[in-house]
Amino acid sequence: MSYLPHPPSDQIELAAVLEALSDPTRLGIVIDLADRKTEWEARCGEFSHLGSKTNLTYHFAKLRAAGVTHARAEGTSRFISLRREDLDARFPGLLDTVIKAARSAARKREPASGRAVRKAAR
Amino acid sequence: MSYLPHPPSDQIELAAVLEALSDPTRLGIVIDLADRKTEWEARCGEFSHLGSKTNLTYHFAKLRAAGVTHARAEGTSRFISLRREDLDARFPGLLDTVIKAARSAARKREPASGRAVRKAAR
DNA sequence: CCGTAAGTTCAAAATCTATTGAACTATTGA
DNA sequence: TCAATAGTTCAATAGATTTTGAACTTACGG
Repeated sequence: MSYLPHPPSDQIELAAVLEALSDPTRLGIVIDLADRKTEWEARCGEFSHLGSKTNLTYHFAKLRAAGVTHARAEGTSRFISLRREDLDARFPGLLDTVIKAARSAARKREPASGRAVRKAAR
Repeated sequence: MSYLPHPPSDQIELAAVLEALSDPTRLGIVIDLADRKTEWEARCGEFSHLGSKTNLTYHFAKLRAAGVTHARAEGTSRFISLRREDLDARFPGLLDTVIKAARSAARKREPASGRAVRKAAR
């Protein structure tokens, strides 16, 4: 798999996006990214509760290759963000409905105050 | 895989739905179902352009197991329909945005008059 | 320069998914 | 009853995805 390139927004494929979002680890990454309100970038290391470093590299690459996330290198870190505008231009509403669906699903699984509980679990 | 049972609507899992929708054959089935305006059921046999009988049985089972479709037996036929209300209750807007996205993707691939061309290709 | 921290790469293994063909069941119509 | 139709089941295969560990690169601080 080639690692750093991002697909241009008009070449993002629906099936690839859905496949990227259909894995629990990657869905976890995406809703964690979506949960950040003001600043929207995250260091890869902040997702260590979702898997090993090696494995996360793999999942980040899939999300990036599918056009779901953007990655930027700075020093020895990578900063990840959702490609909201690009996705919304190509498939209007899709990312938002998936994020909302994922949040409501998470709420049902963990009835006691989603965000706080997720933080504590790290 | 267990074949006829359908999950109750409150047990439909997001990851399973997205995974079901992330395969081109199954996405094809879903948009074909969505393209029917008045009557909403289809015989399995109407999808033979999308794969072999055996293979379609497999894909129909996946869609059904994920909660995306409903299957009803009548004689030797099965009638398939989308579980629109159930999906919409659980994940509002999701099915519609995916269908719209799939249609716009199909339109870009086949620029000459989507529906007519699809019919002719059978 | 040295050590550490953040991620990547590669190859192997483990696990899933999709596809096929042959044999099967169940229903229908003649 | 017979043959045909519609779809299922099963086992085998091919192929793709996920996961892991060890070795690696690159940047940063002291």
